[in-house]
Amino acid sequence: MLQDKGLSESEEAFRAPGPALGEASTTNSTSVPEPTLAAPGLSGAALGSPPGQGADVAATAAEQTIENIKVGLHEKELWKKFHEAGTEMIITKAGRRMFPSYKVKVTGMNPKTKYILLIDIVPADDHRYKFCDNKWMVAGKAEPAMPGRLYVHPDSPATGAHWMRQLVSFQKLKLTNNHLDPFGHIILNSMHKYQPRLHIVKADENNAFGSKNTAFCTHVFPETSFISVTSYQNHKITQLKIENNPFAKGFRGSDDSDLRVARLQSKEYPVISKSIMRQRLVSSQLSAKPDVSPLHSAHQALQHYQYENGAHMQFAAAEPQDLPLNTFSTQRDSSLFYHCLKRRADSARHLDLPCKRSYLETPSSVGDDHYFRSPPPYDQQMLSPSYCSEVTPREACMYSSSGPEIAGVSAVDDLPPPPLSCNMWTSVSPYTSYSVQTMETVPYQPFPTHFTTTTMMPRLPTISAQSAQPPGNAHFSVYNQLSQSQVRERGPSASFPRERGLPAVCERKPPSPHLNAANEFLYSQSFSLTRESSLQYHSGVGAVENWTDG
DNA sequence: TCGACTCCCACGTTTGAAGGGA
DNA sequence: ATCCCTTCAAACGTGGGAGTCG
Repeated sequence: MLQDKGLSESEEAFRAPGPALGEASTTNSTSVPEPTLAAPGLSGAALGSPPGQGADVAATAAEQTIENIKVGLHEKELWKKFHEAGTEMIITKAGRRMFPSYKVKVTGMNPKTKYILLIDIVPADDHRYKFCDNKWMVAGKAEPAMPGRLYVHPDSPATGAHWMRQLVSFQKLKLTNNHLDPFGHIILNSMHKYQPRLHIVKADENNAFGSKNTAFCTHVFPETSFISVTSYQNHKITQLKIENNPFAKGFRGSDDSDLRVARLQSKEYPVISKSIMRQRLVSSQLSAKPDVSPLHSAHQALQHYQYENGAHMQFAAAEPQDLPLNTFSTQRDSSLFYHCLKRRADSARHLDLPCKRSYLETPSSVGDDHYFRSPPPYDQQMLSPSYCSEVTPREACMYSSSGPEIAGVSAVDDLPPPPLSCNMWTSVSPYTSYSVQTMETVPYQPFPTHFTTTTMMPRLPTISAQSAQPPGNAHFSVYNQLSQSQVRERGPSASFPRERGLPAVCERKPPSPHLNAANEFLYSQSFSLTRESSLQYHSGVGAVENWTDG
């Protein structure tokens, strides 16, 4: 069915111009320490196949699959070029694509197992930066993190064969600085450093979402970290973008761009842009790599993806200091940070989850509604309560996010989660009632991870404007991307419901069934973050009890 | 005053509809 | 009627410049 979707984004990647590195070059970046993939301290039992338990074959296969998955960064050399100069990504109110775009080559998947591939972008540290003297310098403490969103690959869920067949491109991912962004783009703060992360979530319809076999892994490529800007600061980056981005071809040529400007301004002489002037003024310093001050030491953390039944999935958020996310000072070997966790049954609840049904029932299709709310950045997630929403299969949701208030709080696990207030996005019918329930957060225990059960969560309606939410509440949302043209057509009220001071109930186009399935899968999860010892990668086991398959 | 940001511009690329021919 | 190919216009993505804002 995936073949019927026409040109997928991953297929587009093959057509995309630009230097494409061979498989061999990307293989290095995968460099997942395979021998250690079994996760230090993680026994076979922890992986969900304890001897004597009669673990089914599917479970074993799933575990092997998730552990064997390798991800290679496409155009790694290009990323390195940018990284060495200090990658900057433009963020605009309307949303701007990343360049280089995030493309990966995935191998080691079970060809028949379905996976959801998604990206989130988390702060690399808690600093705000400024470009001074041709280098990035810390300019203070970071502003409150934007509501985290996830970008789910539009092909999701798809079989491993599909993902492995070709490059997986996230080139349509867009970044914005609009806090009220109605398009589902990933919201970032300007002049902050971020680290994209790739998550691969197993979504095998044989056992349905949330089954005991569900697992996921996280891949981080340090060279993809960047500083978000509203206009390029480093002329080196500008030139790299112009040279490598086909959309910027109009600016190519050493003098053409200036000459073009001159023509535009009806001048007979080239106009030296500010960036070029700045570049020339500091050209003598260019040989020296930008040196970012030592980054703030934060704690490596885990994000707990929790299912409705309380089981956890945990995404490891590497501490910048521990992981080479701070990449502007030295050209480090881009080791891959790999986090692999699984869930297994550990409780006795029996749930008939709508998400499972919808996933199994909905056909495959491609939609652009692939933005999800991602977990809040590292330490801000520590106090995040978990919740789920009462969403129907066709309802796109955006949850409120955790806010700055929770950042840096240490005794997170002992604090009750704050109340949650939600509004919702809906494409079919608006919710008439909200159900809010808090969920106890289970303290993270140092690796080897283990999953703990929590209270069952009802599904919550979702909110469209995070700003209306008390910070520190819900911290995971699913967002169906609405095309900008659609928003334009629907007018500003639909685009910015919060500006009208309304509960932000917006009409949205019906999400694709595929994405709905993915949404539901992710709806049922929530994120929280707890402290974790410094680890570059690890795997764990999630406990989900009494999932009913089929 | 200054830096960050927004808006608009022109250019190039991408996309998909429309049309024609086999 | 179907398929394939070409053409072309609209949409989209891009960095730069001017203006705005705090």
